[in-house]
Amino acid sequence: MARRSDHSREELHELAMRAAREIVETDGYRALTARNVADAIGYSPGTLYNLFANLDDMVMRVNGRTLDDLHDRFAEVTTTGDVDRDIGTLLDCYLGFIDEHAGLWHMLLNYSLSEGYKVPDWYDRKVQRLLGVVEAALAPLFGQSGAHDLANGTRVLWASLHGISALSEAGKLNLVTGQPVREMARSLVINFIAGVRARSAERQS
Amino acid sequence: MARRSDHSREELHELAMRAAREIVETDGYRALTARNVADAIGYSPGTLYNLFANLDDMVMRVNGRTLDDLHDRFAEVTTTGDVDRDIGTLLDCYLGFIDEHAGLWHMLLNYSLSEGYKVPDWYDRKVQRLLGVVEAALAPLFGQSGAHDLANGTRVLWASLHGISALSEAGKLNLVTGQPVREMARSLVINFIAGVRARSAERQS
DNA sequence: TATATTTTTTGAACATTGTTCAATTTATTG
DNA sequence: CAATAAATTGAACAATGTTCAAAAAATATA
Repeated sequence: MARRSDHSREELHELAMRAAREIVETDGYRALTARNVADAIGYSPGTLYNLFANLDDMVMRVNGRTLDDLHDRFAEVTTTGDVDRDIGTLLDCYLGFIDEHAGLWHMLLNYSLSEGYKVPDWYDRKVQRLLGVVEAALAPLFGQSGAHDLANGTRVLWASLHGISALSEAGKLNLVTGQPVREMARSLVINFIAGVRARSAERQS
Repeated sequence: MARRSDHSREELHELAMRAAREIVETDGYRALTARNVADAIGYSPGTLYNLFANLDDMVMRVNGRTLDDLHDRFAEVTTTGDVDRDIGTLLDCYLGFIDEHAGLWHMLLNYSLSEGYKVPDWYDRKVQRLLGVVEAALAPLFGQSGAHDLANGTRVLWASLHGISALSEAGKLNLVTGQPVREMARSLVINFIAGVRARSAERQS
């Protein structure tokens, strides 16, 4: 019916975001419905459409915050310049994070947006920011190659990691060996890095 | 109202499968609804539930056939024992397939099943069969290591590839460099293999 | 052949979705 | 204090997956 002044627009937004994350973490992203969030914050479904363009938007806001959180964790690690060491630390960070926030990460990887939805710029920027950290750690590896090779290599590694963590969660592809994700991720990273190094050395001689 | 004998159960099943694939290829897997398929084959929605347990089941049947199709393509390549060559051929095969059947592959990677759904054994077996081909091509690389290393390595590479093709389609993670999927996939495979080889040689000396 | 039984097929129904919007109520402004 | 602006609602809509009693046709049985 009516207008309330329990919360400002920002407060409401924050309230909804928190409720959404809570729902995703405890019941998975399928439970993230307009009515569920509305109930959780004590408002009506219609109110949510004052805060978000639509559910896709809401999901992307939540995903954006997830990216920020991971970036915060990344920001805590101090790099040494030793690629293997630094990437190892980042990897632990990454794996720890997706373990701790399985639901949120699962949504980030698997939620599929509606047909027409275009990924907004601010989201892209968050991804870039995250990739920047990985890029910095990988930089020594691509020392003499161009910045282009570094950027490409980083993205290949990043996407591959996502493949491993995505498939492991879904169980859609039976990986059978029962090898835990951590092992697979490590194997990927170690071998990929070794490969880049070896091919670089080969080209040198 | 009534019983018809236009088609046998098998024919109907096949009809529905074909219609489903058609829909997915032309309009994407969001368009794969019970009513859409029913309309396409000239039956009512309820009839579909005589052929499939539910929509998840139907999706998995379609995905299973997609796996079979890819396997058929894989079966056409003749392996030479040269890992780089063989894997290169398989990769071309893979990339060509997912390019040609983007919609079906997209569904296989991204459709997310309902909460309670358990991936059936016959589906797992299809995945195993596919992985077997890749494993055979990778085998020389892991010559002296155990079969376990081979199996693990294969699955790491497979999952990573999925990451690349999944992320590229979604556009959810801006890969920015504009590097096409083919290049990224090649880069992954080449470097991963080089890495395994290098680390193996290192261990030798 | 006539009757009974089994098997298909339907389409209306239900619960849930996302989303919209006129109406209403409160806050703010003049 | 009146007028305007803003926000909140909840009923409504269309579309979803899914179920199931009824109906009809095929098949089996007498």
